[in-house]
Amino acid sequence: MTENDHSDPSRGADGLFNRSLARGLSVLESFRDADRPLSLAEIASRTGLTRSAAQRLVHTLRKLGYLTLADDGRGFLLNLPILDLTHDYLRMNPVLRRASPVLLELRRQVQERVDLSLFDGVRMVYATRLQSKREAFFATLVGHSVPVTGSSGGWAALALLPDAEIDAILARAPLRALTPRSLTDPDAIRAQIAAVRRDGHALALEQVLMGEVAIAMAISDPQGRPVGAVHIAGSLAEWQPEDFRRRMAPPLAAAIRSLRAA
Amino acid sequence: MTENDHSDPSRGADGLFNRSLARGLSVLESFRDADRPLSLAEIASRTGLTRSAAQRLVHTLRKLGYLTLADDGRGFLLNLPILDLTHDYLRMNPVLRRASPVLLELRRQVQERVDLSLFDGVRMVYATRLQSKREAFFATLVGHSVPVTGSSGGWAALALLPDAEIDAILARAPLRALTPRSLTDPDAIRAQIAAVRRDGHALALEQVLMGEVAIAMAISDPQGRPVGAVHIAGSLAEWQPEDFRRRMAPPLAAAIRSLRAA
DNA sequence: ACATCTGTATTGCTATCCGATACGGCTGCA
DNA sequence: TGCAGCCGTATCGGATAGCAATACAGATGT
Repeated sequence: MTENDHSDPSRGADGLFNRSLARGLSVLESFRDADRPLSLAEIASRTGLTRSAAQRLVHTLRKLGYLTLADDGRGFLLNLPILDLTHDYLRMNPVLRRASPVLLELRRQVQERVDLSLFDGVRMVYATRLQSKREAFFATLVGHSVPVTGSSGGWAALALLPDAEIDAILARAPLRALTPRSLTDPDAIRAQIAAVRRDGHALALEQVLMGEVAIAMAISDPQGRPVGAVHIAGSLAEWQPEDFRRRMAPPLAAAIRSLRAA
Repeated sequence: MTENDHSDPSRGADGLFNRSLARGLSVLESFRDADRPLSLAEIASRTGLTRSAAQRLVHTLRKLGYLTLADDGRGFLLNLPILDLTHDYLRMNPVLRRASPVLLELRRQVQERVDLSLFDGVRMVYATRLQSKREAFFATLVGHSVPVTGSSGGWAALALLPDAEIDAILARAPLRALTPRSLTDPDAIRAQIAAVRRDGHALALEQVLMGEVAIAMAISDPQGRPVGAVHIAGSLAEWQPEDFRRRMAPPLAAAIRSLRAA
């Protein structure tokens, strides 16, 4: 019985894995998509933990500051120290570090909203956001994500991948439509990717937000794999799509070029 | 020996505390102020963990996506899932939720940079940031923090507290100067707080950044305790400080007023 | 070629985490 | 006005899961 038999699967499987830490983080993650403070019972149910485990983990996270009891004493909420991690992540992110001056200069040139998003496999996650009066509260927040399938940056990123990989992503991607015009049909998305390969950039109409036109180019790592995208977004009330493309594509391309040099 | 003696202090002291989780989070926190990827040895040294513990914790965090091996295979870096927590935190933050529409409207009115920061006890932590060409990369990031003692928002927040509490904060606050003009002398800071109480707002000159004038008012909870501040920042190249104050104070006050009503 | 870093892997011991169970307070339905 | 059900909180014996020492392979840079 001291042998490595099935009585200790976790040992053979992954003896380095720390279950308590994983469970604790799953508590933090359980706030995904929550729209109000979560009670212990809700946390337990969302994470699959027992109420006891949730209690102990929440207690610990509270002592460390990551969670707080909501104002009315019912339910818990993520708390400020999260933003310290945010800052450390953003600050050390190699893509952002390189891109930041380029982004500011691009913004100065085009006088429209310039964003950077990071590629995740199936999503584009915004790492820098300009506030915009046209958008809803959530959408203006750092960490907001949109499907690769329905954003200019996503198409630009996908275009760098081999077709087989694109197929795999399209197969498992959520294909959630953010607007009535968001593409969800794989063939339509493949057509956009073909357009990116032809034009060198992606142009998207009302994929993320009605009334918005966006142009994007991908950022890649030295191996040529996509790691993110730079977007410029404008209003259809002010721009004809092709005018927007003609005006924005050159400075965007210049920005991406100088990014590659850096 | 089964008694609750000193051999088990953690039981009597805090039997609910999960040490593994705390240690795991301390690994994430160890990236604070790091300026390059951290090796296992560095993480161990920063956290006070053994190399073994650091290894297991890093392994786990890596499996969960929170850490990643740096590009060159030397050292680890915080990774994208951090931004998911960021988004969940910002999205559910009651202060931000209430303030967001007000911020956008204020921004529309004043056409200058409008930020919101959250009060921490000793720091003001930026929860929304507008990119600004005048500022360095780090300073434009969400999660960036400045001392309460040297920012308009900090003075505005402190002004809501009883003097005894202010003294306590001044005693333990870092008093780090961000510019040559940043106040660090407790009495000078107390004078600014007095000015806030008189004027209803804080006006700061070059406290966070040279060439910048900022005006701020605090946001408080129903008990009247400060939870954050709304800032408007302008350039001294374009504004005389008193002109800035006269122009910005009324719309700022209106914004804060409508926040209290909400 | 050696000293010294990386990150990775194994193992016996036992401290630490586990989860069932119980409690007092508050809400809201009856 | 009471009871049912939720809230967050507290306790405790048992054994699982985390612990730290130790060893290893590869890269770096003397």
